[in-house]
Amino acid sequence: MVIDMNLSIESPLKRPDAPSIPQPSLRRLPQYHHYLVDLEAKGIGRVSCSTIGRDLNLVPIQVRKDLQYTGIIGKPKTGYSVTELILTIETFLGWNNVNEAFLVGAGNLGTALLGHERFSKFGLQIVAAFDSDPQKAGIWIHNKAVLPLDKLADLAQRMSIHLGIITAPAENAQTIADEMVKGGIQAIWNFAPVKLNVPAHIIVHNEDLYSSLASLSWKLARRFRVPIQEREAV
Amino acid sequence: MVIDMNLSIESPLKRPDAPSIPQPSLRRLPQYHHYLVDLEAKGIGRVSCSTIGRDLNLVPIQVRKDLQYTGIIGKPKTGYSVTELILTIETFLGWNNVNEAFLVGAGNLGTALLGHERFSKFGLQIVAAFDSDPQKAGIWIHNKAVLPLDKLADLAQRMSIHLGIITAPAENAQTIADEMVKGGIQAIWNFAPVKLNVPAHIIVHNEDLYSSLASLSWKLARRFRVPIQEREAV
DNA sequence: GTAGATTCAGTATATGGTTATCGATATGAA
DNA sequence: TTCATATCGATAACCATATACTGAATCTAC
Repeated sequence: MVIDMNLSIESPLKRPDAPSIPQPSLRRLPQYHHYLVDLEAKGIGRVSCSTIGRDLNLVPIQVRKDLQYTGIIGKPKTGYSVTELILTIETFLGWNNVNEAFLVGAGNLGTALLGHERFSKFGLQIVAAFDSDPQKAGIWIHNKAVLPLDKLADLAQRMSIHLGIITAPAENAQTIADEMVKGGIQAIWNFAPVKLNVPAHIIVHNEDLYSSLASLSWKLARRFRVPIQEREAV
Repeated sequence: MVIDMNLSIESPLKRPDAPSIPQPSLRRLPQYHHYLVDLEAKGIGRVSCSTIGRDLNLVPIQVRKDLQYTGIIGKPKTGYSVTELILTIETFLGWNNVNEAFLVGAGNLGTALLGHERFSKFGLQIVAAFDSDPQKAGIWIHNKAVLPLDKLADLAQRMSIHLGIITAPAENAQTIADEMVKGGIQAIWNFAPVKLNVPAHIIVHNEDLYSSLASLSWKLARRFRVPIQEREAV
């Protein structure tokens, strides 16, 4: 029943598994995590929502609400144990278990992701890259082999890979997604700016830079269009 | 008064200019745009919300609502003119006017963005890159010069650059943001996973891959943790 | 030319997420 | 030991967005 749940682009028709945590809260958790790791490094043992809120520019209530979703239990007056909280968030997000992934599209963006070692801290391990361009097959990028696309399905199946990352151009994205599904991949992190057509049980997460750019450029355009401070419905 | 409005991470304290369009709608517009350009290429002249909805997996009502924000006027029974709609969206998003931008952090991700020619179609023109590593200063990436960071503020001012892109590691992000502000940059597209501290009038847009990854890995973890179909509050 | 179907526009309702309130509990100081 | 204060946890109010509804406009077919 779980399907694409891209926060902003999702069709409301097919409501996915009512998540037990709001998407925005979910997306704030890594921010807390990052902050808490810093705290721990500084040797700080306990922290309260108010402190977190002050440092991260969030209202304490929201912080508390977000953390509650993870199941952490705090103590009045003292807050939460930093170490325990970090662990709770990691467990909640599944960062403790490694997710092995295949990446398809060894272009600029794909290369960037392949070289991003930090992902391993968050349970993401890209084990191989693929490309439909035969020219690219055989080369190595950041110590990962680039294989021809037609090997994907078979390999995914044999290696029990559950996660696929698409960093290919929009035109190829659907074909790639089909291959991934054929290989038994359960979740797709899609950087191509298209809506993928996949069976309902596949989790699709769209990472659309153009969405963000749209939002940003609208604000910027507006800034120069209307006098500061003015705001009225179009 | 407009400030960071990152859809999901924003502090609720400082409510930005009540946008005359909901963020989610704003983020869906590029999707429509992409679709419409395809249609136009196929020679299709008019399109209705129902058709768009069917093709993009959205309910027609939502499509209509989103398009209304752009100010487009449709005709009952026939829908909208494709060409006019494309133009309306582009104008609304400010994609007609070029936004010149500076990018800081010539690492993997920075290189990827520098090489992404498509941005120019959406009004984004990255004119130069910067890096705090002196080793990188002087090299060229995808036909763009990489300059030392300390040149940024002055250049931004003299060239009237309004947009800055941060693709540097989290540790350096704040310093870079400070430089950008000093140079008169109005909006920052921040790919570093930290909350930037900038004056209220600066537009900050956070593009946090870890947020997305969190969301994705939570769903995946959940998939294997709870039997399919089960869904209950934590 | 008229009837019927389709779609747009504007208004109303429902849902989900955020913010505020309240009581309970632990800590630290008197 | 007792009191004041900070903080948690739960519930409730509120707000933004998504969805539904109604009426008017336009096209097509007869």
